[in-house]
Amino acid sequence: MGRSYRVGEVATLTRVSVRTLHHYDRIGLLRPAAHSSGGYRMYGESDLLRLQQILTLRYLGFPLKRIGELLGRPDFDLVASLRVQRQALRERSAELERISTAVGDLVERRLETGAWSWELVIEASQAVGASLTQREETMEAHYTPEQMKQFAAVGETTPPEEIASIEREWTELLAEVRANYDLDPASATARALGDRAEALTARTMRGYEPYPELTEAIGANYEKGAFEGNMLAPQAADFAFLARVKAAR
Amino acid sequence: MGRSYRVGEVATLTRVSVRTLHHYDRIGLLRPAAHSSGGYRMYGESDLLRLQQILTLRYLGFPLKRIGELLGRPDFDLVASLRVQRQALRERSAELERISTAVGDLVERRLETGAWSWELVIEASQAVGASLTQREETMEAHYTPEQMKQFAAVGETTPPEEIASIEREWTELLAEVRANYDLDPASATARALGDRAEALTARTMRGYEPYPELTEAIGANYEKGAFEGNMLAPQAADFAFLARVKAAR
DNA sequence: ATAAAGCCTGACGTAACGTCAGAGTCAAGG
DNA sequence: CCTTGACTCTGACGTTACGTCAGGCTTTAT
Repeated sequence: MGRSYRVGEVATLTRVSVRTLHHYDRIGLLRPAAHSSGGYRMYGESDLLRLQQILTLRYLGFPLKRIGELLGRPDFDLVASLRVQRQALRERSAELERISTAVGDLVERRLETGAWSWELVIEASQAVGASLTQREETMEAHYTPEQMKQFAAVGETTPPEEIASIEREWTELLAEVRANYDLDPASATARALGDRAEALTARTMRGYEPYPELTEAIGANYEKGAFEGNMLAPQAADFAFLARVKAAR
Repeated sequence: MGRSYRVGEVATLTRVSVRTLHHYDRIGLLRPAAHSSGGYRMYGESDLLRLQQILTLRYLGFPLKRIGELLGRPDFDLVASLRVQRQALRERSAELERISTAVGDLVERRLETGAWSWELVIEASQAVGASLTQREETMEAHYTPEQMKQFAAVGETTPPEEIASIEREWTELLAEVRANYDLDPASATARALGDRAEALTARTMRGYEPYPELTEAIGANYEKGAFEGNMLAPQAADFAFLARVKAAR
């Protein structure tokens, strides 16, 4: 029997306003587990978990209405949802990085040439605009029943130590790659790195194999800089190097 | 004399809705440079630049009213503002990364122990909530008149090739550091890496020296994973290694 | 010159809260 | 046990940043 919390406590703990919690209660998104005799809202621990889901999904751009529908679906799986969230947060982070470089390019060009590059201005606006309009569509795709089920299934087929081992090896490999960006792509050392990368990719994908659409989606995300695990994230330059190696046969 | 655009063009170019542009016109945030004889809004290129500012600042959480005030300030400097924006976007990206790992920790724990860790649930919620409530305050700090002036001054004192050189050296150094995480922190090799890192930090900070508050703020951001340039970003593990080296004297 | 496509201006609607106001509830200390 | 200060409740109304028609001009392409 876990402890219970009053609105104010929940509010300070999760840094949302009391009024927001009232609001979520009224629209039926998060009703407290119980009420005191005097009518106070008493939240339980599972309520906190649900609130976490709500807050993260809201942060990712879902309207509250959709969140309610999602959380109410019979096939909703908390663990799968958290996985999707982590994935989406990483994607969003990479997106911000892209916007940031777009803005950076804009200043740089201005400082170099003394004039504004209107193409870069537009590019920067587009980047920020895209991340606001795309987001709903992108997220909806993640939360289709099939995707959820698939994400839920992955963890069960791949043991955690295999995941950890894969992440460690990626980190090591990337460190070596980064120390050798200037290497001749046709050299034996470079080819060896390329081979290791390919083998690791295969191992990484193993758990997802039964689900072709997922494999594809994950491949795309890799190149965009979004990842499942907490590993050192590969960057565009790493892929560029590996691509050069592959091109050099 | 640059070309001019109609609402629809601006809208598709920057991926905002026509209605949004109408709205910005009505509240006086972005009035088109001219009107056609028939009353069509005709936007000029400088309008696009202003729109970029608006969109980025909005993305960063500023209310439109504050944006209007900001852009109207007599000491407003476009280049400085863009620098601040890039910085802020990076910070936001790093924040997302933190939230993502918080969510990741939560799932992981659940899979390991079979039960939910309420502390981690709260932590995850807090992370999300913080990034929504903090944002205004944090950004306001960036946009004080002094900070703006200082950011504007930086680029003028440090030549671009010095910046490029510094970024390249950081990238090289980090690659080596990453290849040696397991090295004895007291070893000569490790100490050499530590020395190089300190020297580079000093060079990095040179341009900011006249402004102590900026130096401090930048130092803090480094550890949080936010950066000025487009370089390979150091990660927590890198700092951990360098800290170990320093601790080993 | 005649559509098709695009643009205009209200008027009204919506989401997700924020802001009081007035009244009731709780838990600790005297 | 009772008081008191901190907390909570429920409307009612306000706010921000647009979205959604509706009815009617403007442009541009053919």
